[in-house]
Amino acid sequence: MENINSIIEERLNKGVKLKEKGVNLYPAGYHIDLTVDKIIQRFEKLDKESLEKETASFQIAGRVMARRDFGKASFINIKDNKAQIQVYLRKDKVGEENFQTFKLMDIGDFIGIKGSLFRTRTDELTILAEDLTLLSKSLRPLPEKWHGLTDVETRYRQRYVDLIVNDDVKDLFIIRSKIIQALRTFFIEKDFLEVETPMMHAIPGGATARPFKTYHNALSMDLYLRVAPELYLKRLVVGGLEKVFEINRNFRNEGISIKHNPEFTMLEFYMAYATYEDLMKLTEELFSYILKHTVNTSTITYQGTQIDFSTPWDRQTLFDSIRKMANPPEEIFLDRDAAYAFAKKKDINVNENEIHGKILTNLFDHLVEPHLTNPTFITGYPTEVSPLSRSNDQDPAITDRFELFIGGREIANAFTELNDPVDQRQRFESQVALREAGDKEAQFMDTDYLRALEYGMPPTAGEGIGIDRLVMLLTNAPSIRDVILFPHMRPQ
RNA sequence: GGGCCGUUAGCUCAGCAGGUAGAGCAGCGGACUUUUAAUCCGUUGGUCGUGAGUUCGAUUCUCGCACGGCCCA
Repeated sequence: MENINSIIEERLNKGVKLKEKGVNLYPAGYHIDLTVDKIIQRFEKLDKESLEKETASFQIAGRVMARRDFGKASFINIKDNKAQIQVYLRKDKVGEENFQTFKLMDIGDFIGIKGSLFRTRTDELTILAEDLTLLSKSLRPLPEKWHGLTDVETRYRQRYVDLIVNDDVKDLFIIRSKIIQALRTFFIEKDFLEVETPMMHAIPGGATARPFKTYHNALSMDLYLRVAPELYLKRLVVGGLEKVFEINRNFRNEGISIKHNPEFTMLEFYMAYATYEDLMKLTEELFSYILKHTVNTSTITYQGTQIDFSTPWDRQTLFDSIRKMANPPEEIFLDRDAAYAFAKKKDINVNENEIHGKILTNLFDHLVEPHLTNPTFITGYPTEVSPLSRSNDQDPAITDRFELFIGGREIANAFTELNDPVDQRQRFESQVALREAGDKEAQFMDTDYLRALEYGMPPTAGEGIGIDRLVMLLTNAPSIRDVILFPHMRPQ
């Protein structure tokens, strides 16, 4: 601590000296004629001679990233939003006053430069400064210039420093933004309406997950941060908004891991008159669209594994996928105790009083999911683990539902919505019974949602896509923390 | 929640079979008007994550705790 203070002290002293010279350390604004990337774009192709004819001077601004001082001259690298360029400062060109000011500046400071372009002996496109302005004094040293910042803890806690020095991090978040933009455009072009539904719920619903609890003082009531927007989006479908989507945060009060952050971004969309089978096609189309508008390829490599997005994607029922990977006795699909015994045999940890459907999905999670590398739709989820899905007409024990797996991870969950209010009430009742039996993830009875269904919801299909995991895939990020700007951390 | 690993200068890292620490970059002073990891000379900077134990003596060994990473639940 002593040392960082001495560095800050040194810089504060320079600030005092600058002020004595009449320099404002934090002036308001600066007129920029061109951004660095525009300069490079426009002048990169010009050689030494053509550049010499370009006498126009302009103003640029950015952060000083490096400096190489000579007695009466200096080279600095300036970085702005998108690019970096070298600036050559000569005492005889900028004048005595400016050069003194410059001498009191540090790496990390923001600077405005007025100058014109030339090429150095080594042919590097460089700005010859005529004038300079201190735009913001930096008091803390940046990480070292060639190893940069690698400590993951500091990178997550001080993302601003990470972004300053690690260009690949900035690039990743630019891709993230493009992915979300592409999703939005895709749905808007298909005539979906983007909506915002409550983040604070009196009754948390729409997913089997534990919620965060908060308290509203004026109303003297508990509120929960939403675990999913599902029940509100479907209320909108009841209201006649037949195609809606929302891209926003969900909050789940669960463990933190390489694939879980307490708050994460989810896309949910609902489409009246569609079925889950329609959504499989739509999902393939959606991914093609995103790939085309971001990474522009149909095959990606994620953590060393090739993933081929070529359509149509593989479709398997949950039961068939377990049959294929684990070759279990057939009774496990019919008999809860047989499934439990099989799970034990396979060393899979299941609660003693776990319901049949949950045991089967546990089996799937361990035996099948990690192997689903290329995009795969898994269908036929048991009704008892799908409290909001329409049950299948041929086999009411399963639902009209799929989950999408890519790279061994769940990416999307979709189903034909349960719009029968009588059936939905019974499903809620089963959930409440599970909750009373100790299942903290079981869902709550939501009578207003039932009331909405009682007014009539058209046949509808809906889907949720985990945006963070999608971004991980497309940016080859090993951890969800790499794709969230400010991931959750314990206080230091 | 469990297991393994890590935490040393602003950053990236050495080191210590136990005798209170080094390098490079950054910083500071000096030389230097086409460098780009500029160069050359000199130099400052550390409660070695934290608390306890063992010891004449702990950054080093032991245990607890905190934070982080990976794996498992």
